[in-house]
Amino acid sequence: MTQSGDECGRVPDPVVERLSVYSRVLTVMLREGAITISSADLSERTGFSATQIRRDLAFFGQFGTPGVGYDVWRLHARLERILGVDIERRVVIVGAGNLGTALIGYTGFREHNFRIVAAFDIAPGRVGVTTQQGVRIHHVADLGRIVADEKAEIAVLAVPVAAAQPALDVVVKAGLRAVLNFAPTQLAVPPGVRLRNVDLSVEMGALSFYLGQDS
Amino acid sequence: MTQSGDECGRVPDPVVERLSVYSRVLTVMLREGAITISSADLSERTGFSATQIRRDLAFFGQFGTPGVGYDVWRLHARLERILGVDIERRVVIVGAGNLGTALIGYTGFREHNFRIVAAFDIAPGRVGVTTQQGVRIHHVADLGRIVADEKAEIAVLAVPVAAAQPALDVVVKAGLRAVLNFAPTQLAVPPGVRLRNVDLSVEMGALSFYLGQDS
DNA sequence: ATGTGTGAAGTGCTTCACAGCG
DNA sequence: CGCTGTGAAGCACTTCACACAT
Repeated sequence: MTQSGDECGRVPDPVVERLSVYSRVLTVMLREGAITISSADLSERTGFSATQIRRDLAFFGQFGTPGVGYDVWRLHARLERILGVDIERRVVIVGAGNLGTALIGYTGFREHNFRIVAAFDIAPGRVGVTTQQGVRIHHVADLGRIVADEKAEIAVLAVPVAAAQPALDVVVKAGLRAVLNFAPTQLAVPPGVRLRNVDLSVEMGALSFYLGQDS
Repeated sequence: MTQSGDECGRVPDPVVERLSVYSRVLTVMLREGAITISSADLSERTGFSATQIRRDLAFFGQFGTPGVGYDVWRLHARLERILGVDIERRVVIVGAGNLGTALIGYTGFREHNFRIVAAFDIAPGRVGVTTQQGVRIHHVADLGRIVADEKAEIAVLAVPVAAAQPALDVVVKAGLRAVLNFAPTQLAVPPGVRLRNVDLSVEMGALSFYLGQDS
């Protein structure tokens, strides 16, 4: 059942991830002054096959011109709309240790229209601090109230393994439906909550594995 | 063609990633004093199906006992061997900014037998510094020599987007065959070099997308 | 009885091949 | 002619179902 223009059936995870890449490449091309781009050009810039790119875009209707390609500005705008990054997304960081503070300082968030509105920790030495970037570190006990006040939508978990599940429970109870977890551990989420994991230990393990393969 | 016990045909990427998770769970179970574990138990602890777990392990021969399960110690040792994390892997960090220093301070590396032997940057204020953890920050110009001296095997790229491809070229020229890239950009690698990407911008984009879906 | 290992079936993403439009 | 959009085929990973080992 094709809707007004935003959603068309269930979109495979790999497709969503590639859309993000397309969007990023188009941002660069816009700056370069490109007017149109073919799937073959996009293929060269992303490493994904031209067929795959056309197929991915076809999930959301057809906006290419046969014989010409895609209008860069229009396609970019459309992708940002689909990904929901045309509006500012408000993010909270849970855990203000090594990684948490690095994330707060990461300029890439702003560039992609994500705004860190607050951070949380439980260590007395960290709570109450305001970072260089102007992000206030609150106690996790205040998370529910602040998430509501700040209208945050996404939580990033940068806490130790042992604190990850409790932290997730807190952000879910606060009503957040999208969570990015950096703790290398399996977490249980209630249905309706989207959890994505960035697992450094898995990444390193995989690289280590391949070292032993082709040698 | 089953070899002496390490490799059996091409192993799918998803399998390798799950092996890492199994290994981590088994480490915990060892500490808890568990002797044997069934695929059903592992399933509960990892969220992967019992069938999938058995199938994954079957890639490397059979080491379960019908009616009993797997010997925790033996399976753990076997997985660490397969992943190549039974021996210490030496790692260099390229880029000692926000993220790079957070990675240097990340204790999880040591726990999984990865040792950060050096870091690299080009900013005069950073080069020459030795971090709290005892990691020396060198100039990228010295990367080739130090990688050889330190017998490093894995590079982690924590540099800005614009510096990522040059940085990759440098580490490849230095002979490194496994690279973990944090810069949100597509990189070109010569064949034989394993590149894995941790792309925060893709992760956030995907979460943002799902926010717009189920609401 | 209980739990592994695996052929066979199923599922879902990717690639091919080409009709059709500009 | 060039490039999109897509049915059909291909491929790869996952799940089913069950023989077999203890």
